[in-house]
Amino acid sequence: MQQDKIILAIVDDHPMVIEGLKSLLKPETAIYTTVSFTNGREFISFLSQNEVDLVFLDISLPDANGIELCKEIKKISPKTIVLGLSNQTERSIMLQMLQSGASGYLLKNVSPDELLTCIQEALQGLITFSREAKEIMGRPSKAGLNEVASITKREKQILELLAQGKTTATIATELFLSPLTVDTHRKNLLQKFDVKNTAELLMAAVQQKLL
Amino acid sequence: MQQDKIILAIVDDHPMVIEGLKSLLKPETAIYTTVSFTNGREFISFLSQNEVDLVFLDISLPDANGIELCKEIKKISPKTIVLGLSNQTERSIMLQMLQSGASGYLLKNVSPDELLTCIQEALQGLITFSREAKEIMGRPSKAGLNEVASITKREKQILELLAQGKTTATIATELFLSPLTVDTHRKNLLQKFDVKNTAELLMAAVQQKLL
DNA sequence: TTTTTTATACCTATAGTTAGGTATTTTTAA
DNA sequence: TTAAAAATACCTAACTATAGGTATAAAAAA
Repeated sequence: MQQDKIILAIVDDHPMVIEGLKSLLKPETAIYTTVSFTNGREFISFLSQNEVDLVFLDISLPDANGIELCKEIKKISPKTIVLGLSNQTERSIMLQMLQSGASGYLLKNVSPDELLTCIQEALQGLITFSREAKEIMGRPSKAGLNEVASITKREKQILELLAQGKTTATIATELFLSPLTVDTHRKNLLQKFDVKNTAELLMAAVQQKLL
Repeated sequence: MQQDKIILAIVDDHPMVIEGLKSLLKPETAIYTTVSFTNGREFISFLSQNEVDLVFLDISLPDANGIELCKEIKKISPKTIVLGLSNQTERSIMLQMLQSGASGYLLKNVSPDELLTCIQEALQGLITFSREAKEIMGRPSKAGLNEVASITKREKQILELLAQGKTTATIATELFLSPLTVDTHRKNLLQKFDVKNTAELLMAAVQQKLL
């Protein structure tokens, strides 16, 4: 990295976001080189053969889940700094990004000055957030307190079927289980989310993007 | 408009989307003048004293609901063409925009070529969509068939309390109603959304952005 | 290999919801 | 002013969910 430019990557499926970011970074082209990708697969392929100092990673990509992609990036290239860049404002989503190895999170309403400040902080090894993301992270909430309820594979399955309005009997038939087994899974879900009924459970799950 | 440039406005709370759109339109500066705003209020103020041929209107703005803003824009300046520009992919949202006077809808993953084509079509008085938006609009679905279920004020109230996991008895107490009245409203909601239970109802309502 | 977690299944009792209507009053729209 | 819509309330019957547990087997993690 002596005297070389810093390599910034942008991974976002919106051409206008990519153009916008590049435009905002244009005054800094003496310092940064930007490369852009509209899907995760292309970026992973590039990263396998090139060094990237920092990547702006959208959460929702057509071919990948940003959180899983983040893990993959850190596996392939542990030194690459990952900053989440999204419109997603749920604290639980942001936390999942951080848990997956991201060094920060920016909302897409970040101002040009903030953007540059966040890049600098990240390159200095600091965790960094855009202002509004900081506010969200600093805000305790019920959903926050129950953030990212950890549910098992079977529980997820049950949850998805409940979201389709299916009853215990129907779910039991579809999954080849006893209705009593389904009831136990449901009870466990209510306990994990600390809610009293299926209505509340589903709304919490939507809130946490589990559905 | 003889020999004058066409005035395009961009209303979006993301600086990088504004920069991106401007950048994509840069090759066409001989034809278009772009002005941009990060909130609805500023744009409405501008529109009251200036003529705008076409506006790209985000759905979610900090100070306004894009659908309501669309109505206001068409009231102040009926000749101004409104194109929705959002990440919202629900058909019901798109329809609400059209019902509010918009002449089309673009998703933010629109390509540069498509963007220019959509502008031209809109200026010619045609309804226009970006390709993915066209696909969504053309796709019949259960939710689509039940699009924007029209519910009354009281039903909305009941729906919101159901989404908080409240039971008929609790809702009756809070709204000073008979539990039997609440049950009737619930039954009516199930019929309007054509669903069988509250779980399904809530998921449909979330889908249609009623919650 | 052992421990922990997940999955499965069961029990009694109680609470809550949905289905199928009908009927009257109040509010809103025409 | 009249008609239509919304809101309110009621009825019987059946269905579904939740609460409070206990217990064993299988799978996964340590």
